[in-house]
Amino acid sequence: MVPLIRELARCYQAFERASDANIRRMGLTPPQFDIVVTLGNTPGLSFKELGSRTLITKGTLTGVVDRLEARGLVERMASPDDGRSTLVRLTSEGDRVFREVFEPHLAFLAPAFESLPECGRKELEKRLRQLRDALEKRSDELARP
Amino acid sequence: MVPLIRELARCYQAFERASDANIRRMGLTPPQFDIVVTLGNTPGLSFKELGSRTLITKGTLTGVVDRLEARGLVERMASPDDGRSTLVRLTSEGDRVFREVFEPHLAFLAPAFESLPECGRKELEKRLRQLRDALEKRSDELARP
DNA sequence: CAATGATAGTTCTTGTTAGAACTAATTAGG
DNA sequence: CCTAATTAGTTCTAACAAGAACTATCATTG
Repeated sequence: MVPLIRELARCYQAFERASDANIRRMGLTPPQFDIVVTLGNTPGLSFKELGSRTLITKGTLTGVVDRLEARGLVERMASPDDGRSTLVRLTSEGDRVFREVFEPHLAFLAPAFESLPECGRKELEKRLRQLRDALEKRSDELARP
Repeated sequence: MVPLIRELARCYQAFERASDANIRRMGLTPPQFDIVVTLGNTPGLSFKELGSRTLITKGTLTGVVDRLEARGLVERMASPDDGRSTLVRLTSEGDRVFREVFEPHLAFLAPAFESLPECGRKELEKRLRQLRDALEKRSDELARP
């Protein structure tokens, strides 16, 4: 079991190293990239929505959005429906960055993923999903023992 | 390709959520656990060794070791061989924590991994290694283009 | 409609992270 | 040998991360 755990961690870390280096080269931090990509092609999302899609907790999200706002890539808007809620959306500059950054990043990663045969990718995806299901059950058992 | 990337990220995040929650429940942060486990059953390691085994960069390592030292779990020792080098080793209290924490943590994770059939685990490990190799090549190409 | 409880964001604290600049000690080359 | 280039660890900065405490707003229900 330990070798598989190590390989999972190393593979993901290798992915992060490659992905993060390319993202930073494009002038964004990984969480900023995550937010920009999540907001891309949407009319704006609430903090709650953004947090649940990106897995960034709300306390952290405030800061990430602050910095993106300071750079003029996103803007906050009061929600018309709910006085507690704030919507975040890309500015036109943010939309420009989104277009400049999203596809090129995928293109950068593509050669690595395409080095696996199609069937290998399918197989990997299936096994990862199985493992994830089992791991999520483990978390649940911690939450309410 | 995007679905596979998402599944890799989600699976690893699910692993981290389960693993981290259990580690914190035992009173350590994940990097602290990483250091304690790496030092377990060794006579002490240099910062350099520790960093390369755990993938924690040296700047970060100083702080993590500081906090573990403040809690009395590890101690610094001058290297007898190299005046620049500092060795880190578990104190007897640190060793006690290591024993208290390592096996139980594996036992906590085991049910999730064992829910995959043996052949599925082998297959997953193999595919992850292939993907990691390809991703590491991608990183290398960024490093020296 | 008023008290109660839940929800959305912000703020704060502690810890982690990468990377750059720095100090001290070692090694290599001339 | 003695300077030049490396190397080990520390320090610093900007950013992220989880979680708790706080504020303002909704939503319920008596």
